[in-house]
Amino acid sequence: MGSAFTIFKRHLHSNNMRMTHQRDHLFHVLLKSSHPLSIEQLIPLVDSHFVSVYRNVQELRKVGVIKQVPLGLKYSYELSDMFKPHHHHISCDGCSAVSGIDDEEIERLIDSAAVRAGYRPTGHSLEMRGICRNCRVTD
Amino acid sequence: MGSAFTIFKRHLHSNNMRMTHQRDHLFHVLLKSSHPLSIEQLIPLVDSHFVSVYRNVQELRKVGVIKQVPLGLKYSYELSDMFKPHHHHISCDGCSAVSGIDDEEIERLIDSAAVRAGYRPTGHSLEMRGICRNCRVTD
DNA sequence: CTACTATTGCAAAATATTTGCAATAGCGGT
DNA sequence: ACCGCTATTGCAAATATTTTGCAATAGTAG
Repeated sequence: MGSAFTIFKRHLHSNNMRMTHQRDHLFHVLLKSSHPLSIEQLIPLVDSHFVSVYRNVQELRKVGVIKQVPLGLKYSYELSDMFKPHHHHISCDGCSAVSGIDDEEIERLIDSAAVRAGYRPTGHSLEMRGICRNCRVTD
Repeated sequence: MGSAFTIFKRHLHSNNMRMTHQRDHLFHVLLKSSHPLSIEQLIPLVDSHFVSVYRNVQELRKVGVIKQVPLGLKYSYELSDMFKPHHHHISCDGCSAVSGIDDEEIERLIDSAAVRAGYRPTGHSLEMRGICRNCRVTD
């Protein structure tokens, strides 16, 4: 049936792309990660040449498997909504810990604001920053 | 009184930074621009060495004059809320035109989501994508 | 006008990303 | 299981982007 990995394979196939060891690995690293990873973080984690990491992130982005999100100072990458439910992140200014945020109402409101501006919404990215509980006490 | 430029000068002064021709120019380019600009776009617009553009964007960011926003594939820069009212952008997938979005309720909701997640909110960035009216008809 | 020092431009270093290409390895068809 | 086709890989090298060291310059306070 439709496990994330099966969907991934189907997706590659229908785009005339091959399932290589390297892509398999990249996919699973992203699948297991609780937060988006930058290219820099990805390179040592994924067992393939750094050039292939660049290339695969690009290719998989083109076919909608991977999505780019602005996290902190760097862009990072995570699996698209096809594999992980749509959500956003908040990162702590103190310790840079990242948590996921999932709020339906925000989604609705963002889309309706787009419509009011005269656009048919196709997507958005939202990054939040704050001070987490721990850093608040410690400060 | 408090024109944007006056505030800027005061801000530099209180941070022991000098008002140079280059910073003046950078500030005005950003002030006049209707949308955020990437370093790459800024370099030919601002009349100073590209190294100084990098340095000044950095420095002014540190003291809160300039803010980094994720626009499309690249990070771009605009004046902070101190100079331009807080707002977000939507860019068209077709023609990449950019419009400003200003919606109080979204702001409130984003902050309250942060609080619910256990953070004291310090900021956020929201980028939206869509198809504008023109591109819809033309398609 | 002077003295102090932040800032600039330049050259060069350090990083990050992309490209060309021969070797390899998926994958479909037998 | 093997064969042939070609997408993908690793490597080397090209490009592009960003940072750093430093001497010269130019703001600014007095």
